Amino acid sequence: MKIVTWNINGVRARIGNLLHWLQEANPDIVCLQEIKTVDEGFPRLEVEALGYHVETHGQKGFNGVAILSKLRFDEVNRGLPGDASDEHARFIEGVFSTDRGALRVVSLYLPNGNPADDPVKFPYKLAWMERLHRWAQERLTLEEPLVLAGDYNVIPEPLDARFPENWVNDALFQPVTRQAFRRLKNLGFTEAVRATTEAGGVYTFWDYQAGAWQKDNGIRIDHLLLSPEAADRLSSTAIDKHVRAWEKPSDHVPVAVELSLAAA
DNA sequence: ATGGTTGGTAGCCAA
Repeated sequence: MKIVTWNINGVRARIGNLLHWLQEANPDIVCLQEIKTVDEGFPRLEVEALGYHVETHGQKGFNGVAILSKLRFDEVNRGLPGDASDEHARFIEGVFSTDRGALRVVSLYLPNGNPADDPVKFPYKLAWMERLHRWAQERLTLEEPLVLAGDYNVIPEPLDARFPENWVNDALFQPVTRQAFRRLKNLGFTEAVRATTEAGGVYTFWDYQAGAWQKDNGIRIDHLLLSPEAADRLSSTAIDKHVRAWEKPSDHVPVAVELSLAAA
């Protein structure tokens, strides 16, 4: 079972890349972020034609997440609980049947939070992380395979940036941001790429600006957190870096895990 | 220190 997360930065602008990549990578479940469209604007027919079920949590103009799956959805939940006034579309959960029972997969787009001294944006990021922490704590009691995949907008450690000194004033690398991510992990999750890759120099995002891609000035901010029951089945991870060199690329690339699970 | 680019939208905002 191949599960992939990809911040696609506008699914309508990226539909050609998405279809090409789906055929090349042949994933079972895809978590997309920043689809930047309402549900009705998602290019659903083209994706369904490749054999995928599509569930979205869209929003006009920005944010928006989706899950594409070859497996039928048994259940779909939209929105992160804990703040009824939060209208950002950043969270969708799908439940699937496998040979090991239920599999839960979340596509999440954690708030960016910049600028880090903003009185609204940064506290919103930290509050969202606290809500995610509470939600994850509750889900872990189910003792099921669970994959929390998405754009976390968190650089976990200095080795996750080519030039960490450039990020010390950024919301993605604040000590309190990194601590919140660590606390989430410490509930019992395995961060899949870090668990399978000791080395630094592994990135998932390169800014469009200032030739960041050409200089390999990247950061690793797209992560998959695995519950113990999912981590038990982890066989490999991969980052589809070559997609960043395509025409009209997203600034993020797909990040994949292979789990020893089969559709039921 | 600043500026650099892209998507969505029709202003600039978000990143």
